[in-house]
Amino acid sequence: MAEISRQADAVHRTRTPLSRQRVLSAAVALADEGGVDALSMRKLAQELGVVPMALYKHVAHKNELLDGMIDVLVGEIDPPVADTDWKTAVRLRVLSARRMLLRHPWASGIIEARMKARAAPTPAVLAYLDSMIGIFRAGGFSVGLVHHAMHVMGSRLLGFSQELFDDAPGREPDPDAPPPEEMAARYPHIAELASAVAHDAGSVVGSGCDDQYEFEFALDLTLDGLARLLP
Amino acid sequence: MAEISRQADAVHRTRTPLSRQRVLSAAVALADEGGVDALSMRKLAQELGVVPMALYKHVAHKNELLDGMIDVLVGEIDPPVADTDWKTAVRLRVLSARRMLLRHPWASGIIEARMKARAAPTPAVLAYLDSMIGIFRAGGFSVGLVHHAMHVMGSRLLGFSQELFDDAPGREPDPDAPPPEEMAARYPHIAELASAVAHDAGSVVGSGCDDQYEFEFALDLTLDGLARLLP
DNA sequence: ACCTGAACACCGTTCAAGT
DNA sequence: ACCTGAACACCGTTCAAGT
Repeated sequence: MAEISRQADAVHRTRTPLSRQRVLSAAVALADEGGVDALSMRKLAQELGVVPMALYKHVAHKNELLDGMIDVLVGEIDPPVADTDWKTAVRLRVLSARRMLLRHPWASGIIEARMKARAAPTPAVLAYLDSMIGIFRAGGFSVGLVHHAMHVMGSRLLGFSQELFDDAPGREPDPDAPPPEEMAARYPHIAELASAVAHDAGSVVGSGCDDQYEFEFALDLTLDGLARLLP
Repeated sequence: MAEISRQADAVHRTRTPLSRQRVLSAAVALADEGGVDALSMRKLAQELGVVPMALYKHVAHKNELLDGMIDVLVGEIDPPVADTDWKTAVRLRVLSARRMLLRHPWASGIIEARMKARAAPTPAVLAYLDSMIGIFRAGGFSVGLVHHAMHVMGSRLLGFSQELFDDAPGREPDPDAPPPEEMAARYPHIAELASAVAHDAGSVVGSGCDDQYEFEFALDLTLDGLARLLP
């Protein structure tokens, strides 16, 4: 059913000419639908009712497509709120970035992949970082201190949650995983923590973690730590 | 030349029978050499002087290969130091994890990819986390507090530096990047920070960032923040 | 029963042929 | 000059044929 309407869309879109903006929007939509693995030049072209090579008129190669997508996403982050202290301004903006990231769960993957390829930040990311540095500077941070602050915040500035593992529910239990009692014997501290958190959560099924709460907890601990460095 | 000795290795290894351990070691070595992009089932088989399908006797599929590699890497992290306070113990272990990560720069990529695929942590990672939780518990953290602590530490527990972009030197300047003066006009706060850091670094060419210093700065700020939560 | 070559269904991108 | 189909060099994995 989704298949049929997508086909119709593709046929319809054949009329309107391709543009970089339309290519990027379609790429974001495609990744939103099926994850970043579902995003290939060939599938994107099909979605747009166009031959694969036609895309190369608007993006030089796939990496440039990914760059453009990142800029689209960073453009979705709210601008800084004026007339507040630095801590509130940073906090609100980071939480806005996090909402963007939750809307596009695949985004952190391509941003990190880009970073690991040692590519320079995209213009939109540079503008975002520049604005963030500006907030710290206006809040009284020296240049040296804001440098450390940017490193401390790291990818959390863009709303990354930097979990070590995803404990969200909905994971199908591994059929050949050891039984719970054996797990508890082998990893007693994890078991203690997991049972306490599960009990604590009450109605929440599966993982008892409130990811939003934990994110804000870590963010506030970090911001408070930075505030303590101010003269 | 490296090509020739690798070929000789491959021929020699044909004699000794394949084992899961040998497959994993060769995979780690291959990734160390050429990055994770250079690691394919086909190239790995060639390196081992074996037909690609022979690998599937020892790993069910590529994801299981990656899992095995992660366990090899986590096994390289030093065991916890006994007879110290929790903060020192955590600090030393995280710094050991970071040294492992610096030896294998591709490791964070596959660990994060695994996490994003919502796969359960590997046994070695579970054991590592269990041991870390144990250190916090012995240090007087309640179950609830250690839960928050694990979220706050996040992937930094494994030595991840969670930078937003890699400012290391050695990046070839983008030929169609805007000239420095235009960059400075467009991103004034980044320019101010960059010039101050570069001046500060003295002899260091390119990026003036001391990544190790910044990592420890962020780690200590986090640990101090956690210490302040203890009763 | 074990091993393995060919084949399948993809991928990003090049390039030459068609308009 | 523009557009595009076929082709190239890969990839992980299936499967049937060979020993």
